[in-house]
Amino acid sequence: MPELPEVETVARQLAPLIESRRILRLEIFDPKLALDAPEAAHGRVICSVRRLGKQVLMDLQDPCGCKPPLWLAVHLRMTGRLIWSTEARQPAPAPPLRARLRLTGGWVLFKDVRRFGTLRLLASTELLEPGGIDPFCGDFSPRTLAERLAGARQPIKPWLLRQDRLAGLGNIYACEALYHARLSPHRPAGSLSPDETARLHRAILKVLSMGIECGGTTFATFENAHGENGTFQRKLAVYGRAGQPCRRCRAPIERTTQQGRGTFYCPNCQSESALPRQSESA
DNA sequence: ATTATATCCTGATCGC
DNA sequence: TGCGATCAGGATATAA
Repeated sequence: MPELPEVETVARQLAPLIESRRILRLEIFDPKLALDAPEAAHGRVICSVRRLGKQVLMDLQDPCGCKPPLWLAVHLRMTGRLIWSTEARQPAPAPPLRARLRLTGGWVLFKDVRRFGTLRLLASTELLEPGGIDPFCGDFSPRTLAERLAGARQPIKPWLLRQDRLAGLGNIYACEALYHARLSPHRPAGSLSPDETARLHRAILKVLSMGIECGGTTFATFENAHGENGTFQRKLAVYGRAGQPCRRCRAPIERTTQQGRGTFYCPNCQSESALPRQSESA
């Protein structure tokens, strides 16, 4: 399930592979993608590939410089993958292939089994982030985190999933961040002390950085631009480890449900009220 | 205003 | 062995 580190991994891999290549054709096979005019991308050059929030963003420039700006924004959602291929003969399009970008010297395949992903051509990137701070691109500090948390009565775990507050965390990294910050997922978001807010800020950057270093988490279906898996799943402290011993205190990890999403946590290390007793360790 | 729930979608897994 | 029910979750629309 691509979250910020998975999307960052894909963008970093794609960038050197496709930057400066020209788009010969953008083929849409799944009508659910509903692009108005995919041919607007034809002839343009991909001059940059980067991540914004959980989306992959490509800057498509007109080589003549006379056409207006155009961006290709891909959101992988649950099962989306962007795969680089140089196979001379591409197979006939069939699910899960939803779209294909034919470039000079290769193809970018958009595969997406569950078809939740989106692919859009945009004249501007302004509307991509609905107000959420990107932990690496935006003004993310203990102070700005505290400002956003203020007044929220929602439990902190579902709060972390809100992309209009913080862009990039999904279910896995939200659970992991709360574990490393030693905070109960049930705590009201607005109830965190300055020290707890600072711990959470630090933990968010830590788990996301670790995820990027590992090339993402492959829990179910994530694959990078080469069709390979990430390795962060080996370092998960709580996610998917219900019943297994906490790596810090050996208490069994618990699983509960918040807003229909699984939440994994250590009931001892992340107790509702207790002050943290042990030092943080990997 | 904030927060909760239903929805989208398909493959993997579960229980009988 | 097979088959229907359930689960998984990012984001949006809708409800409360």
